[in-house]
Amino acid sequence: MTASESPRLAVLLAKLSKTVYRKAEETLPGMSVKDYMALTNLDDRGVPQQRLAESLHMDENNLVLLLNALEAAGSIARRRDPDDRRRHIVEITPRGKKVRERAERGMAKLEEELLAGLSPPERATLKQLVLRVLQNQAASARQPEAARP
Amino acid sequence: MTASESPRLAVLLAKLSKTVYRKAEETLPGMSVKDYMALTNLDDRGVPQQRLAESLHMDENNLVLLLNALEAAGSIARRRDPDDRRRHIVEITPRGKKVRERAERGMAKLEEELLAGLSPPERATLKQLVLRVLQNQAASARQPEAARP
DNA sequence: CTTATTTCAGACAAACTGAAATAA
DNA sequence: CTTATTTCAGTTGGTCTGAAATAA
Repeated sequence: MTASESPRLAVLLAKLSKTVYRKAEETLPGMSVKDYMALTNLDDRGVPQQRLAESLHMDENNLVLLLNALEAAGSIARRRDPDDRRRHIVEITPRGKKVRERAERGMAKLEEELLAGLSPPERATLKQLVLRVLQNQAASARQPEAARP
Repeated sequence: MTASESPRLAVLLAKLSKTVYRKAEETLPGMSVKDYMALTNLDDRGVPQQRLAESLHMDENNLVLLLNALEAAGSIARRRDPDDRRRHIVEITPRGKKVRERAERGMAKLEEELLAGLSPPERATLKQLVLRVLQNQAASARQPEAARP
């Protein structure tokens, strides 16, 4: 290490996230990380396309192209929302579920490699803490700023 | 949440890293996150350019352009290594240090916001665990695979 | 008529590929 | 002559802007 101070969490996260992303691209069978993320955010009931964009922290315009590819591959289907026919409901197909299951096995293996140096309780702690930070961020985004008197 | 299983750490990290990156881009005064990362990996003694690329997990070719911009802005300087004149030694200038200090204050504020929901010991634990995962990854990258009998 | 949602086309910036220049 | 390091030009894949289409 060259800097004398302890590195910022943001720097650590950036580096870790980059290596994880690359390993995931190598590991996943015939799909991108974004494909995988999209599939893991879908269920049988279907999700409005805009809501999917939010939960993926992704631009709606980009999501269109991603979904086009997934639909062409037969992993998802889009149908109109009967209650508001402007909306598209995105749902995962049986074929998409199989694709997702295979991806899930690859990602489990990757996670195992990644956390090889941590004990089971340490792994649980890490996940919990990351999850809490994310939830706090989501909460403060919904409720942007405390009013100042 | 739509999926029934607990989300993969890779997914959590991807989301967290993205939000942190965006917030950092907004927060940093007149510089990119990559600029900041580069400056935090430099010291007075200077660092060989290739070593800098490694520690940033960045392509050497891309680093050239990043350093060109930082050099034009007067934040870094490149000089030949006397021992091996193929190498460039990258060092931070006094001006670069001031830029880095301002950035450091912005990043400290961001980290404070990010970790607002965690107690001081929890923050320390999170940092430690992330750091250990990174170090394990670096170690296993240096020593790629156990030979199989 | 205005607004919401999805879709696409064009623009823009970021990363990778390949090759040239310099030095060992 | 081959290899290492840095540099740049060209290409490619990813993200953003703006506008059109459909429905409320």
